[in-house]
Amino acid sequence: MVTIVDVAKHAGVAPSTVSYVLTGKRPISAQTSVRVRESIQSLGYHPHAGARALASSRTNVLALVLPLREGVQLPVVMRFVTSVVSTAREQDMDVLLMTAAQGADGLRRVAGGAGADGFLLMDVGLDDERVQVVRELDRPAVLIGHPAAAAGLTCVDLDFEAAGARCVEHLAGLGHRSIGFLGAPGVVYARNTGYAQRTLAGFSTAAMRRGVVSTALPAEPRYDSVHAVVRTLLRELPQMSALVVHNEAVLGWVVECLRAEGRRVPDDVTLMAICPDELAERMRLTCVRLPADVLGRCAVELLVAKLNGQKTPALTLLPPELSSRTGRAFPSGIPGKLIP
Amino acid sequence: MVTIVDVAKHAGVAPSTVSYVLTGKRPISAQTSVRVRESIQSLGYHPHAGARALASSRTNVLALVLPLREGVQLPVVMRFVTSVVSTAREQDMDVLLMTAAQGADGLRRVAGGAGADGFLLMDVGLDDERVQVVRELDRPAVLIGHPAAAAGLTCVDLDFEAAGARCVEHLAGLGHRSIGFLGAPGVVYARNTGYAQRTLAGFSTAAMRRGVVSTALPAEPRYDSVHAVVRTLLRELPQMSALVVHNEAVLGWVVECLRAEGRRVPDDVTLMAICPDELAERMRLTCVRLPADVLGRCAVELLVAKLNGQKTPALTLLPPELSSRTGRAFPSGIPGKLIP
DNA sequence: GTTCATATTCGAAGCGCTTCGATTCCCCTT
DNA sequence: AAGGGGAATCGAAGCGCTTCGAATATGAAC
Repeated sequence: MVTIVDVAKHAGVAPSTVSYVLTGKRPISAQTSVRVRESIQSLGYHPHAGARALASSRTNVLALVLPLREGVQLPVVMRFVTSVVSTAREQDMDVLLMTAAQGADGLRRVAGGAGADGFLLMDVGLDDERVQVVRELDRPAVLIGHPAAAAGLTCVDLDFEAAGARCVEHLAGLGHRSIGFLGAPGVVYARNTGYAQRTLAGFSTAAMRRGVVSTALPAEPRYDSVHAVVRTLLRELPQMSALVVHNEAVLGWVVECLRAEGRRVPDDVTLMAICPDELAERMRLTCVRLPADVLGRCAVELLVAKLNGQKTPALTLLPPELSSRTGRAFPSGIPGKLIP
Repeated sequence: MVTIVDVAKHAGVAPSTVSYVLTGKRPISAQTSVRVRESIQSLGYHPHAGARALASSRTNVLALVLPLREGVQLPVVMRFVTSVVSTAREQDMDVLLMTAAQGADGLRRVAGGAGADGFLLMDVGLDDERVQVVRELDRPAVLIGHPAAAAGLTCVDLDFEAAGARCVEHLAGLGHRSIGFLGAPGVVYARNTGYAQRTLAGFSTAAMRRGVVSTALPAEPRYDSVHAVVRTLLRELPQMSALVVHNEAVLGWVVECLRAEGRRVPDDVTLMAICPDELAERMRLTCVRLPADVLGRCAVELLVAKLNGQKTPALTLLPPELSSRTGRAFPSGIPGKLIP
């Protein structure tokens, strides 16, 4: 193995000088710097991560804790993960993968054993148990999603409440007076999942404010469930002229179910979704974007800022963006491949 | 931070004794062992990963390299990943996440910098560039999927050729004489992806051997593409009584497209798939299982064996398993949530 | 009581890197 | 010409752990 001492000898300098060239923590003359870099190149030197961590108490690793449980939207998770990995590399960090199943002990082990400098917790619920653990850990953490009380934490999330409201504003602006809402599976609401409840709250409040008639129902990821929900919506809202879908998995079925009930999209019912833009693009649907990649980048950057001792806001909410599309929706389509 | 010296003092022993209790590399008397463990507990000691790596030149980390590109089956990847993480933890290892995008330099950096003890490369193609890199790296690696020449490597894969053949055997056994094959998107075949080509080869060879008429076509993940492929298949094979689908993303559409062409499933056409069992279960379809979790476990165990200096077979092929289901298929259904 | 194997445990030397006073060198000022 | 002030570099200590030869304790054997 090539060590920093080998490089130092090869370049005719002290090991500490090589270290300073690499870290930039002290000024090194341009010529020395060049010479050292050449030695590094020609010897194929790579600093030993463990030794570095030991000496500097910085691992340059961030731990990403994924929730791999029922109801997670795989395409969203994957976009998020790739975004996290590539942003982390830009900051010269690596990513340690953990699952929520590893639990509090896992977090304590990694934090205590200097396995990572900080944590990224995905899909945090309203009353998430992990929040308590994070608070007592001495490592910085960034949460994606946010609990009811975000004080003292650092959370990033799409402003789902605004997203729900945005849908109503958009549709009301087009003249719709009776709007349905087809939401996530029941279990997601029962689990006290922040994003689902907030979206619904934003939707309902905005509907009330605009004097729009509305009804909201959860839908399971089965064709018959979706069909039943659509039928119920049409019964409750006979004048329903628009439908907001906040459930990626069943988006493709909704068009068919509406059609099966004699409503054409968009002629009879205007459909819009809260989902990743690629999915909406494929379905040719207007949507409020679910910006997983922006969230990932944002989360890593906040974590790095915290690692550098900067103060970060307790809650960063990304404003919802509307992505407009006109024309005829596809008859169906849940893409299984969202990663380009 | 609690160090091994603190634990040693608390337990009234030498630091080395604590180390031996933890690693089991030398015999320690039962009573001493108990006393040390109690001290570890009460002090909340976690060994410093970097220090350990430095002293022992073992990181207890495995690097998982994921291909996050077009055409990957997200649910399969996710099941694989969770399986890898949990199996790794059983072996007291952590998982470093890398993407194929980090390329050869990324591998060299992590290997050279002692960031991981070994590598797990997922979705290896027939003529994968990464194979060369792995060969010149001094760290052990396990490949999921296998290149044309596996000599000198350690590969794990489902026996896709046997899987393709198995479908034909099953259907021919039921009396079918004319069988269609609806495959992955064209780009997957063009990319020289091993599993797709092998499945097709196994299918075709078996069809020939059994004297079954067959036609195979790729399908893009769009409804209209699937519809077109189904129409073409029915034109080429007017007597087609069975269809094998090796394309998770469009499985849900196939039933509808067949119906749109006047064929009922399973009355007129027997449908079967090569896909994860959960998906087939949801669709109520017979399938040859895609055992992502078994692959993940197997890959980690092989890697650990290599790390311990054991010899491993160049190629481990999992035999395909048939999962039989009878009855009526669902009219549609691409589940967005495969993680239970 | 002494000796010798056996079973445990100790102690010190590093692993490769960062860090921080100390040192050198050079140029500018008085 | 002597002194002072920076800029660049050096040298050594130490991060927390493993490892290996050495030391100690415990019994058994004589």
